[in-house]
Amino acid sequence: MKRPTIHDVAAAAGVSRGTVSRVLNGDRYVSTAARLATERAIAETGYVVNRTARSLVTQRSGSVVMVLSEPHEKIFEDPNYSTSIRTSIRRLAERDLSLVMMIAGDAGDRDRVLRYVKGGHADGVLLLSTHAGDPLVDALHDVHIPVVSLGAVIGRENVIPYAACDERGGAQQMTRYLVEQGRKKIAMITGPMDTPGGIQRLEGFTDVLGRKASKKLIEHGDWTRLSGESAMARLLERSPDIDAVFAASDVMASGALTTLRAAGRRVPEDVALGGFDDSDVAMSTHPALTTVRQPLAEIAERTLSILLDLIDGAEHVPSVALPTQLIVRDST
Amino acid sequence: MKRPTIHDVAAAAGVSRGTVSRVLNGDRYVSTAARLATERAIAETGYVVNRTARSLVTQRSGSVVMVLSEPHEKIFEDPNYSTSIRTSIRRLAERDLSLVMMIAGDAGDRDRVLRYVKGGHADGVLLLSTHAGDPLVDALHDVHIPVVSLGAVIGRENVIPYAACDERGGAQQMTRYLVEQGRKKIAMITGPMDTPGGIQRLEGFTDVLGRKASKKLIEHGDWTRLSGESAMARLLERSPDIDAVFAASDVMASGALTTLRAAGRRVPEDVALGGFDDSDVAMSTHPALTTVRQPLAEIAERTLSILLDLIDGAEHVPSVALPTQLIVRDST
DNA sequence: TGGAAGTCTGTGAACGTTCACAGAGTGGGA
DNA sequence: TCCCACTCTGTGAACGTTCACAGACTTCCA
Repeated sequence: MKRPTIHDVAAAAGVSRGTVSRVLNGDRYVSTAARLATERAIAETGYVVNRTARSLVTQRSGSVVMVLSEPHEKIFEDPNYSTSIRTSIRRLAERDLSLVMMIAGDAGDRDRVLRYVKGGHADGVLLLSTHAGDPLVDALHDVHIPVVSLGAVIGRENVIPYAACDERGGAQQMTRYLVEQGRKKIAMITGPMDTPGGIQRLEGFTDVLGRKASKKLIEHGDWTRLSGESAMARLLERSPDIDAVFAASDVMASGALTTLRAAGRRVPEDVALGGFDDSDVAMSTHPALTTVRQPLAEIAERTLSILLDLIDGAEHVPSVALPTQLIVRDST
Repeated sequence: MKRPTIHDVAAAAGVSRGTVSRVLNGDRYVSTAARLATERAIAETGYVVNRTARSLVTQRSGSVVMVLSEPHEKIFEDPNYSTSIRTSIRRLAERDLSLVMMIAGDAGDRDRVLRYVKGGHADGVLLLSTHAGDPLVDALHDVHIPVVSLGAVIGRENVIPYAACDERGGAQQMTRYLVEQGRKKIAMITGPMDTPGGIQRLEGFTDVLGRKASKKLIEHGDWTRLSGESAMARLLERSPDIDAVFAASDVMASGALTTLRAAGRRVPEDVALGGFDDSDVAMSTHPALTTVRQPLAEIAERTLSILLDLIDGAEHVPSVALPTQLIVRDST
């Protein structure tokens, strides 16, 4: 009942262990006769290579670890997660690499990740929604293992390559659009200021508005619905004559919408409302949200391409920022 | 620059390889002196055990694979994914097991999963949103490895243990509630009929309505927003006097809401609308959705408990169905 | 015809652990 | 006092691969 090993295959094929190994790894210098016999023996015995044994000698683990940041578990909204994970699995599988998931929440978690990677159990690391100042980032970088991030790592843009959307440009698109619609008093609800989406979407906003962007019209949220609601309330209280709001995420926009409605403001007649992400909620609110779409699938693809290049030995792979698209619906 | 091995630690501690191994694995029969010296040497050298080498001899992989079903990628809505994955990582990490993600979409994918598991690279399998008739389920079961599913596997309820919410009971709660509210013509939008949520939520619906539940008032969706929209349109066309709709998911309910609004129906005045899941969208629609909450986190917890018990050698672990909770909001 | 270059094969060693075993030392009860 | 049981330690073998090397055989050109 034991699993067949390379020896069993060799015996069945009438060749040596070495030849079977060569066939397995597609090496040159194997006669067709030997190759055929081996392939047949593999099929007959139902042999499947033991990666563990292989890893032990090759010193490559055959897997990549994806590190999920915990504290801001809402940062990457769920659709992003799903897309990123699926894309990662796909791309890695093509190369016979497997994806191991880990969480980096408290110090214990970080320690576990570091031990894992230092133990040589990963050929590369994929960072997801890492927040500014996370000590794990530098620690991983010191291990000299390929590390890439899905979305920039604030403060480490030049050391950890990444793929992301053009956060700043996207925010500019939305802001410019609101201005063009004739809105005069445009407020913004930002994301947390230790995330790229938080910082750069605000930058895009102020880029367009210049000094007209008064600090009074900016409130910070934490990506959650609830934070959108309360940020909107603060804005209304301070400046009741707001006629447009740009929320840094659709989810926060949906929260803002609730507050606006409760305050008797009509959207879009009294107040225009813009979101970001083009996630599912953008379609489920009423009115449907005008928003900025980011090419999630492609971002994930590019992130993986970078990682694979690094694993293949590339020295420096440039980061990429993909263009966003303004999606106009009924809320503006 | 090489990673320290158990030999290096042994040398540094002045003990033998065997003793270090015993310390590492918490075996009995290690003198305190030896233990202390070893622990110190481990700290000094920065040693971390090589799981690959360990796996090779112990024949245990130290990892569990989570299999995501692809075709119905919308089945388990995203919040579920995120919660399940996080909970899984957590629970496994406590036992020093790692989580490997795989996709089971086409035959090639399934083959890869099977090869991986047959190769002895997983100590257990965690199935997510597997649909009825998936050949992988039986194939995995034949490998004689612990397999558990998050949510029942239709047709294999007695062979693959699972944790889920009480789908049927939850649907009964909602239906009964709509009846109590005085609604006379209650329609249902179901999920796909090869998923537990699709089948059992419909069962709960007909349980309560009995013969009053005419087939004319039942339409099938595929969990997506769009399918909710079109199912609602078909229902309205067939029975314009509907005064309540129970959608098997919040997302489909949100689609139904769009259609109702377009048709000039007021919610809840003309038509009451109920959802299922209590996901994020339930709060972002207007009016906010009355829905059935399922205890996602606990479902994930219980699923993992079952898996860990099986890995520990338990023969049969019973499946569990956790109670749901009716959440009344503004749509009814 | 000789030998260099190229093709193909088998074998020993290594990767870093755990496990089983054997042996040494200690203490206590008959 | 002797022996048995218990505690502790070190060592060889094994897990299933890949890699480097050595050797055999073929081909082709000078």
